[in-house]
Amino acid sequence: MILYGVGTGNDGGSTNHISDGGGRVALKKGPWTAAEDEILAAYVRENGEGNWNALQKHTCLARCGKSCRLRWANHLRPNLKKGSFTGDEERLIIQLHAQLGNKWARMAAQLPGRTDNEIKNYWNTRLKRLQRQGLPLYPPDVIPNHQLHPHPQHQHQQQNQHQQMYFHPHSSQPNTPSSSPLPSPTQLNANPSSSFTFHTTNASTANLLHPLSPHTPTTPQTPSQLSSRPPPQPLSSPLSSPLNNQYPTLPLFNNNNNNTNFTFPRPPPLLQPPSSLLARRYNNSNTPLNYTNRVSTAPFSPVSRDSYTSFLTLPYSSSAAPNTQPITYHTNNNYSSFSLNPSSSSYPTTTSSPSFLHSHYTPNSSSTSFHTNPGYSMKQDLPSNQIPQICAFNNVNNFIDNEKGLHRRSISCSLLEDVMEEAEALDGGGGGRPPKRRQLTYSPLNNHHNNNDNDFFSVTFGQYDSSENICSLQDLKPKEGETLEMNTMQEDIAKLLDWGSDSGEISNGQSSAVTDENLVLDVHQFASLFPADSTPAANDNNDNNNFSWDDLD
DNA sequence: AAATCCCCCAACCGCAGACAT
DNA sequence: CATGTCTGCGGTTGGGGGATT
Repeated sequence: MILYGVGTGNDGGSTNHISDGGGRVALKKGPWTAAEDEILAAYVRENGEGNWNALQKHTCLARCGKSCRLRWANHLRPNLKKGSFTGDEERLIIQLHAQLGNKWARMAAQLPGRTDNEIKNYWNTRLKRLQRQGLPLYPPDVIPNHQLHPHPQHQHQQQNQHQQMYFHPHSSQPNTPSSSPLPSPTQLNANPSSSFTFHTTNASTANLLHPLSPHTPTTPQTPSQLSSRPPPQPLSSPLSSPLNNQYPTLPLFNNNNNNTNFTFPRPPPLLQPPSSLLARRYNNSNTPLNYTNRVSTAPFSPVSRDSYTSFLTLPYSSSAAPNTQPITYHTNNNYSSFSLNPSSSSYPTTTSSPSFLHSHYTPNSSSTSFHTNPGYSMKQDLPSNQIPQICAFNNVNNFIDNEKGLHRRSISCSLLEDVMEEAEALDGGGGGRPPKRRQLTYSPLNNHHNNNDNDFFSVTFGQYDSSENICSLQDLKPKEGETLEMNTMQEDIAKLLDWGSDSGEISNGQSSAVTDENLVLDVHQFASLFPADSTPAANDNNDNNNFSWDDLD
């Protein structure tokens, strides 16, 4: 028990020392006892709420009025709900927070039986969890008011209250939309669901060094618009496991026609990852790729393995039937990024590179990471009025379900290990603590449909909720207006890189370690992660249409 | 099994605004 | 207008307890 004597503390309008007929009463702090609760409850029953300071005078309760009010409001008042928030409540909180921001009391008014403090704690806990996992705070169908109607003064206030987001000085530089095929940071801020789709006409004959062509900038789009769009053509999945067809294939490529669409996700803004990840992620050593530096990006770069998470976990959607549609990632981000992560441990680097890569490549990285707004930095703590991030979960239900996480137990290849790691983080996101261990198994497989010698990676799930976790591919509905259609795969990538160059990004003047050749290698590495689907369903129409990334170079 | 780590949450503090006197 | 009270909010703290070492 802590007793505070005269003059200790200042309770805002009230004090910790209350005059009691000429004397002063030491006010107790700390946890309330049952006896205190009973005194408080009895007083309120008799006198009603309010006038909390008078309570101390009229009872033997040595608590300040503020403490009494808090105790009553948060624990003693009738009709209080106890226990965890229900799914509906969670959804409502997310939606309310999107509308109201950190107006806990107003949010509590919409949640009968719940207190503002409870909601605040829930949100802060959720915030930390999502921050730790690098997940966005809002599902795509929740567009916060302050994003729909940005208020400069409000934003300024938030900045002053240490609520700034990831803005980097560079990001304020104006972009010329016409000069860039992809949205500028400003555009992205107003674009809650941007994605860009590669449109390849003939992947096998594509040339990475194909001259760049103009692209259609992505257009702003609301989640409701997203959800109202018709699903695209089903595509086969190179991520499906030949061994286990029970899991949905990744409809990433369709080789049945010459219009192979696949959409690179624009991953959600990455919050500051846990230090354990930072140490690995930002490992600047030039040692061969291994688990500790497998995905290496520039410090503060929003591009990281999390990109893959957002990108690659989607195909494992439980509800996604095979051959549904291309992955389209709709996000609301302050940046766009595109990453190619090699799974190989040997990766040549040179000092000559296209200028458009300079500002987007991490020289010390063994991977190739490109992002359109490298100037964005990550903030340690997410601001309380978080600028919303919208990820591939197109509605709150999927979003929350995804927060609950999937259970995955084995996977192969380094990139997928990254995916797994993030997935494991998701695994622990829903109430439980994130598991700290994971088990990976490597299952090299022979793809008789594939000409190359790439091993298949088998993805198996020890515990897999096939009913509702993570958004389905059907939920990821692309929109023509927001996709970038390109002629070739290589062109797509090159153009994507070029976009970053045109988007007002700053080159640090360092020589990039990426060359066209390396880019090809990157794509090659990337391709190795997406072997052509050998499942019968994927080859029904054209058995020879397996997409081979090896054909790219 | 014990020590340690880490997460969650009740409770608190400080401040500001609204309102009543 | 000054003062006191109440309320709301952001931020923080510290203990409990589960997970991990």
